[in-house]
Amino acid sequence: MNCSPLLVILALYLSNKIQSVMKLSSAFIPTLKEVPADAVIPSHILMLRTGMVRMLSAGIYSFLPLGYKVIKQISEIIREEMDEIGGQEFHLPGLNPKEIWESTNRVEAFGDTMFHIKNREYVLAPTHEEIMAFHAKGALSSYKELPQIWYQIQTKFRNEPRPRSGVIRGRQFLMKDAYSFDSTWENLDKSYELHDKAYRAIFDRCGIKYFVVGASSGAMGGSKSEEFMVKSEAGEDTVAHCESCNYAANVEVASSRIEAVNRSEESKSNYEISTPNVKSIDELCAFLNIDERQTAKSRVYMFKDKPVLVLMSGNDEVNETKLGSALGEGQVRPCHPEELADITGADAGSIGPIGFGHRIIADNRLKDGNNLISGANKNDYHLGGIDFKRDLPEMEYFDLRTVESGEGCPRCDAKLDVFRAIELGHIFKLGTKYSDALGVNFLDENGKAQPIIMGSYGIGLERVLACYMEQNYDERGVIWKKPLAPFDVHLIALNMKNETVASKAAEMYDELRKSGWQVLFDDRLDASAGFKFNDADLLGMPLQVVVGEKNLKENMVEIKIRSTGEKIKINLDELIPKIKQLI
RNA sequence: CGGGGCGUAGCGUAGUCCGGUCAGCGCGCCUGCUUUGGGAGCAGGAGGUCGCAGGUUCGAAUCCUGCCGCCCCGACCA
Repeated sequence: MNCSPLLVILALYLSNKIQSVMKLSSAFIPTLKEVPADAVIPSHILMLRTGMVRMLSAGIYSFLPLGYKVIKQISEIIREEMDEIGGQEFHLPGLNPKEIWESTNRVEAFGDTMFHIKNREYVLAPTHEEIMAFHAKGALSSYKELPQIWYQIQTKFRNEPRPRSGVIRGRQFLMKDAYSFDSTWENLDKSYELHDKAYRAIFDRCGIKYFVVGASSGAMGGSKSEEFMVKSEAGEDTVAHCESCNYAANVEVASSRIEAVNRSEESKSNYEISTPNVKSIDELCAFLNIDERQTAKSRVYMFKDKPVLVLMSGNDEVNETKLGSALGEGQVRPCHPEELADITGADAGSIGPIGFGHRIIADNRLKDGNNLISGANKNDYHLGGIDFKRDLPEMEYFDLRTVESGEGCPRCDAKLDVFRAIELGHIFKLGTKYSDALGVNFLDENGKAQPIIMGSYGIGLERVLACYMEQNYDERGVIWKKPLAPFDVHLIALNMKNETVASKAAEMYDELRKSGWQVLFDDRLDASAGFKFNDADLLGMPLQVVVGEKNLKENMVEIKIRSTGEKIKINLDELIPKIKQLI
């Protein structure tokens, strides 16, 4: 290039005016060297350190330019995949008349989770089923107009009692929510399948490793639903997952293959054992030198104001969700320690089934077990030789235990892994709950009015971002990959006070941009080389192009691949083709 | 809402038990000179109602009371 320095300066000046956001000398990307005290999980720490977000209040975050850039990219991917399945984008109000929420009884259902406006009868929308149904009412009047898929990407408001994990659980958050409207249940299945496909495409494109869990749809009110989950310590759900066959379930409902307790040929008769100060199953096993499978642990619960004894094998954990469904309608709670003595005559640690005097149920694992040891309902004593078949013939058995890592998958020969996970997206078949409540009807082929059958499909945008970051970082910072990377190339001019470096880097900046890449240019005058390197690693763009004095003398620059740390020294002329090859 | 922790300059913190040169340190920021391949050096400088409000005291970051805010665990969770 045959440019005079003056022209270069002019070009620099002009491009600075137009593209200032992409130059670190003028961009607002406030990186932090130190870890803010309030951040605990990697994604939160990195979002703060890279200047992507700042907290305004608990669970309320502002997106700064760099963070918002990624959010926009995630939105765009979602938009493309939603449009691909025939979705049509809306933009709905966050401020809603309370009345419409009362008509579906959800002001009460949401309770304190819903934000209420003080000086007008408005609420802040925590989701938009009602509003979408409101717009569908009367507007979708014929089966010929169905199906429809309507979606939006909008801020939702929920008064979370405890916001946590940075952006993962906030009081205000971005959500893509979609609603399908169908004339038949078969067509709802199709709309649901379309969303399932779209969701997989979205998360695949974002480069997130996820799995799918069948779930209950809770307060949303519906039938079939699936959750798209990401394994993470920061997750709020605990799930069991099988790598081999992809079985996945919330531990609240998950089951596993385990060995049942053995039934021996010979059943001993009951005998009392003195067990001073032996409380736990571990202590009992150590004291008697036996295996935990020979023991039956007792847990006493209150169900409809009556005690229920729950027997588990060894240290197996009672799963209170399973217990609840086994017992049926009604509140279940563990008994308070003070209640135990009244009910059983003994304290926790010495309670057992023989002589309990109230309802007793047991986990399937204990079915027909004999020669078992349990509490004697007398402090410091246990009872041996318990035969469930002989001594407790009326006892009912249920699946009551919580699965644990390493147990057999219920669907294949592999083993289950149990871990925490973040819910990224949720799809479910709503049915006619909202169309019934709001009177959203269409006329079928026979001219008969029918409620529209709805589906509801959500994705948490911040969670997509957080999950990506949880999965892609190292001790130096974020590791971005396309298509979420805010920039493709981080161009580093090591010494901007050196004229050659400054002008060459500026030329490269223009050339790279002309070639269609998003370039972040570190053109800071005073920052030292090390400072720039560290910032670049922290910000984590896929490729770093390092322009230094020494290499430039040989007409060379260095490319560093962020994910591997590999450095490639190449001739200036090969820069563009090399980057094309690497991205 | 229960349990625990915290609140001192933009960020990270010392000091609080034992009231009195304790308002200090590191990073960042500003000015100048030097420096530029892995978070530069020297010199000078700006910046704090010690979360807020009461109270005790001659005197409060420090002790007492109330409130607010933030984090973690739990409960809750669409």
